[in-house]
Amino acid sequence: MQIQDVFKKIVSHSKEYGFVFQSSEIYDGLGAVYDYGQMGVELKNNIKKYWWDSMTLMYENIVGIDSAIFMHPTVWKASGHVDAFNDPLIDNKESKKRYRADVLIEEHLAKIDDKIEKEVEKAKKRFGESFDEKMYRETNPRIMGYQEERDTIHARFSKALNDSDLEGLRQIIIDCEIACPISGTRNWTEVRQFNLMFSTEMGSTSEGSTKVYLRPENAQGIFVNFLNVQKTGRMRVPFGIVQTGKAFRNEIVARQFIFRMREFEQMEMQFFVPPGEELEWFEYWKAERLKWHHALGFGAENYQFHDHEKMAHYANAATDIEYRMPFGFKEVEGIHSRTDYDLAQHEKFSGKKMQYFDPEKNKSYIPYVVETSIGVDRMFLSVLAASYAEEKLENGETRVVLRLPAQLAPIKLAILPLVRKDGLPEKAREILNSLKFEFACHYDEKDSIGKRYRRQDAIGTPFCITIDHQTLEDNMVTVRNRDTMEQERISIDALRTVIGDQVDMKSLLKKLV
RNA sequence: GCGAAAAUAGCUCAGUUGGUAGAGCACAACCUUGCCAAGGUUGGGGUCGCGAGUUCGAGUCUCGUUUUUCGCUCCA
Repeated sequence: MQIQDVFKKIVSHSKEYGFVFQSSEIYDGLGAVYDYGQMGVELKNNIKKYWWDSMTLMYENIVGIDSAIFMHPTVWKASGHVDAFNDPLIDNKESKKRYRADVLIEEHLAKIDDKIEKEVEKAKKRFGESFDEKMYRETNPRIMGYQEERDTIHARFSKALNDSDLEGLRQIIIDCEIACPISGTRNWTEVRQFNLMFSTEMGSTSEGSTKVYLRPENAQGIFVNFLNVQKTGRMRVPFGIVQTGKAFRNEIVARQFIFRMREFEQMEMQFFVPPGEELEWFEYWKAERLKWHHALGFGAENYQFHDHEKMAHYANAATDIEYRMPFGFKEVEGIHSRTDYDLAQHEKFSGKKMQYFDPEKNKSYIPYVVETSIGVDRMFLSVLAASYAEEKLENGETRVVLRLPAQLAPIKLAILPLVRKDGLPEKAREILNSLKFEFACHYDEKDSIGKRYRRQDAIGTPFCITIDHQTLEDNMVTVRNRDTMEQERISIDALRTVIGDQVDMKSLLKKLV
């Protein structure tokens, strides 16, 4: 099977069985935004629970928070996000080169200035010593014309920049007949502001409102709460703060299903360490995080580290954990040694000390930070990709089965009366009512038993139990295993333990020890 | 963003040189049915992504647009 086919099948399987839908589908969808359906939300929640428990339960020095999506605008100045990517860009359709629209206009203005200077130079030569430059500039009609042109353009330019009027910028480029230096043509696209942050207004009146951003990363919510948590939780460095939540990036190109979305969810940890020890901790967390992935049992050969050569402005070491997606090895998690960049920036911009007094070292310092940041949606996609299987059966038919780790499966147990009569449905519902407090159960009495098994296979339900006439006599049911398709008869009373042991999250967490 | 391709029922797809919209699966009801997608009967569901244009007539031709996929580009 072609790899693209596999990816396509995962996408359509996701829709068909209620894992992922395109957002606002009845309105033709919204680019690169997706919704999780009735199965998807359960799987996603289970992935998050696995991660959250693995951090907050397994380490005594890691605690969680849940910070707001809106943050004070200065946070994003301090973090560098506001300035990093805020230019109006325009493309020439012929040469396919991209330019900063403001730079094109500034260059054009400079050219007009050049013309003026040339006129002045010429006049200087002509009139020699007696030349009154100031008078000449103010009276020469040609120079005055240039100056007027320049001032007009400059006024429009400043206004357009102030108003963030992109169409105005483009109109200046067209009116000035600015051509692409490479193709020489004036065939321009729209001017676009490539600000990767979404913004909105806080405050209900236009005069009193402030521009606020939807956070492009969750880390800052942890950094600004660093001292709150450290002091109220009596945390001692080294310690970590974790958080899960939505983040928003206005990606230029957002594609590949839920792999790169404009609204996405992150699971992050910021781990605070003494300066100088960050690279040891960086290695430590690389190993810990890889172990977390391996515990899912998708095969160690499907994971690799990808070290960054080009570091972000805040990092002194960075690597990705990549998973072998149907379209190649792709980043699922990033591990960064962020130095003291963020906390130092916040100290600078807020004027508040961001330091920790270390009783062992008997001194204060700004801690260094090692970050692990995993994309929930990418993780979700990798789990689907790893679990999706089309299996040839002995009778020649194929079955589609999601071999999800039982702890992550949306539905743990399907309860199926063999036939819809003779009191079997009633007995089945009785079992359902005794187990529904502990497991996510499905009850299904429609269609043949084989068909019901396949439906559960398609959503990854690890266990099906079947109630038959015998059950009414001896209180035993048939347990059918999703992966082996083998059946075993056990008593109803034993279900809780037999199944519980395998679907409970702690059985996954124990693999991490 | 540029280039290419695609869009018809919930899913997978067919639809001839332009002439009243189809199949399989799925879904609902009933019957039948003792363990791996069984059978029967009946039923619901589509202004063919959207908008213009050409035409007596457009799912089909033309243009635009939206969404998706692929390649390039971008990714603090």
